Amino acid sequence: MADVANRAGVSAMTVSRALKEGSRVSKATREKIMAAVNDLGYVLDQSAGSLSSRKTGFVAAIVPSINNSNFADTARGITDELESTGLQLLLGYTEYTTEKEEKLIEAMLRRRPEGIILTGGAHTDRARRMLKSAGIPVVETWELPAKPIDQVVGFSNEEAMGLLVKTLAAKGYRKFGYIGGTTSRDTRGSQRREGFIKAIEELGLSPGHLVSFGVPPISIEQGGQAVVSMLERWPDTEAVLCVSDLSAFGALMECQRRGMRVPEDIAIAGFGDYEVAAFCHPGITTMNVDCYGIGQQAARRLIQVIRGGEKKRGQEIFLTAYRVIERGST
Amino acid sequence: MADVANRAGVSAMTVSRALKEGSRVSKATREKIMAAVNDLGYVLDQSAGSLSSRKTGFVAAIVPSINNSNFADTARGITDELESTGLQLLLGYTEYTTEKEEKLIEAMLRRRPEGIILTGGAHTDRARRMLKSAGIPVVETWELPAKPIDQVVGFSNEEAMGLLVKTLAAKGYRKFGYIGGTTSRDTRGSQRREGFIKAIEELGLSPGHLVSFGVPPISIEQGGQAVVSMLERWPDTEAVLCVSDLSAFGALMECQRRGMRVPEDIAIAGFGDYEVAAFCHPGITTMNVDCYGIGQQAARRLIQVIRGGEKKRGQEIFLTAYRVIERGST
DNA sequence: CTGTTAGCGCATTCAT
DNA sequence: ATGAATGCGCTAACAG
Repeated sequence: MADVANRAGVSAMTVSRALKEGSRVSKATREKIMAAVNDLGYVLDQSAGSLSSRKTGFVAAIVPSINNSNFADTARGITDELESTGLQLLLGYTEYTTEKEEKLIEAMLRRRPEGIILTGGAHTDRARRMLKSAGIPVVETWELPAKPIDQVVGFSNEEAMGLLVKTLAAKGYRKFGYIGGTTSRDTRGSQRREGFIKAIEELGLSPGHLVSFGVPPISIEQGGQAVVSMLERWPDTEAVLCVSDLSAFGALMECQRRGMRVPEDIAIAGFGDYEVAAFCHPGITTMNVDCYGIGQQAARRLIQVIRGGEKKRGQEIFLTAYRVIERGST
Repeated sequence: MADVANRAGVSAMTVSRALKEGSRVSKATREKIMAAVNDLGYVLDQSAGSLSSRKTGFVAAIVPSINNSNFADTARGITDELESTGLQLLLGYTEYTTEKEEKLIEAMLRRRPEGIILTGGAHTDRARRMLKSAGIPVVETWELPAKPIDQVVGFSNEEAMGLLVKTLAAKGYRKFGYIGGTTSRDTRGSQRREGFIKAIEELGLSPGHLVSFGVPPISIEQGGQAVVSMLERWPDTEAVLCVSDLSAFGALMECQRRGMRVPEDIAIAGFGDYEVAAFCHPGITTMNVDCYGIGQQAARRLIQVIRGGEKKRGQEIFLTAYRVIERGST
């Protein structure tokens, strides 16, 4: 920066100002400075700047998996919302474990983010402590944690899955099955499973058939394997609900491969409204979730606190929309 | 950090050393320090540290889209490879435009990454200049740029698509069609298209039918629309190759919906070996690309230069593997 | 093994 | 509108 200042014949301070929009520098000097910046190919060193200004311009976000279009959409929502503010996203993924999350949180806090967005409400105790002492706004997303840390942007996975069950029950299905992962690692998955069980109870139906399958992410292949287990143990199952559209798609393909008609022989529903669910044949009935909006809202809430200087705020909860999308598979 | 030093009864420097593994601090002092760190919930401020040490611990990576499992895999490969080194990934996506890439590069260079990974070889002039003056190792991935900036980890999309065409020709197909996006924005897409055209020529077949469709990412829905255009204009097409498995899947579903048999009435092939291609029915013949390995290798090459202090290196090119996966759709 | 001194490259604050 | 002094929180380099 000193080089630029020399070349432009001004002080470093003036260069600093010229490079920061919104500060008063005369047009002539600014032009001289910009020319020098261009000639030298100078790029501001933000790590130095943030040390001085005590604002890093970072926002951290942690998702379970980057290779999942639902969470990728959330990440997009965050980035897009941050873009206009000059905040930059530090993205990490936990592979669905709180241990990895804890490590990630620590690594990110070392970068002094001005806010942090988490997925879900399951965190290690140490992670909670670190977040608390970091003194930055925290947004938990994608579910409604029992003990929120700070703000929440999400929806009840339990209720959403319950709604899906009831929608299918209204169409006449009675014998339900559920395909999902093991419960401990994927809290959203287990909430959906709970929602399934409760809805069946409320409807006064005989208990649903549950097939737990592997650790998340439950993918297409596992969905196919799971539906096979389901049909072997409970051949009379009328409708299978899956923890996500990927497993639902796997189940659908496997059933068709075995010559079963969907939905006549067996109905299949998913969760998440992935693109594949809309265009496979038949289309998969699913629960649409506002993934992108979750990211947008989460970022927006952080920005309010960070840039707006908003001080007092309780543990606000922002509910995001979900809705059943009925397609040919049910 | 001063607080920690006080509490432990040592100097700040000793705390700094204790927090950095690989430095010699007596076991007793280290324990005292760790206790103080724990009590105070202290987390190292890496932005300050990196200013002093002139090492930020950042690596930047820029991909076209985060919501694409191929690039998500590459990002995973990078992160996983970086993990053990303590380097942290700054990830950005361009939405397939060099303008957005230029902005991203500038934003990332402000963070002083120690290396940068790009997708493809198409960059604006300013981006090239900025990268050059940044003085950090650059790895271009996913293709073989005509004018590499520095290192390259990728493969020839042209050759790969050519190989796919020849594989199908060997099975007896003669009248080929190609579905892809407009050429300017997605260089890998246009290289694949070129590879298609050249292979057809080399085989001495009549020119392939080309349907260009929209801007990337060409998705499932557009694949379905494109195959409709194809069949309307050239109903005699025997085999359709698609720029990616997503469009191939869309085409497959659309054909089936129209009562066509795949591959008997029309053969369909994709590119990228997405999970959906393996589990739909019939499975989609495709080109498997080592997405994860591209990320791994790219990161590995950066690490060699960054940590190994390796100085002189030319414009090395590291070729990654690809192979045809034949499935039921052809 | 530990402490001291200095400075990383900026922005804040106060001058002019 | 511009400049000068100061310090952000840490680590490199050297001393002990």
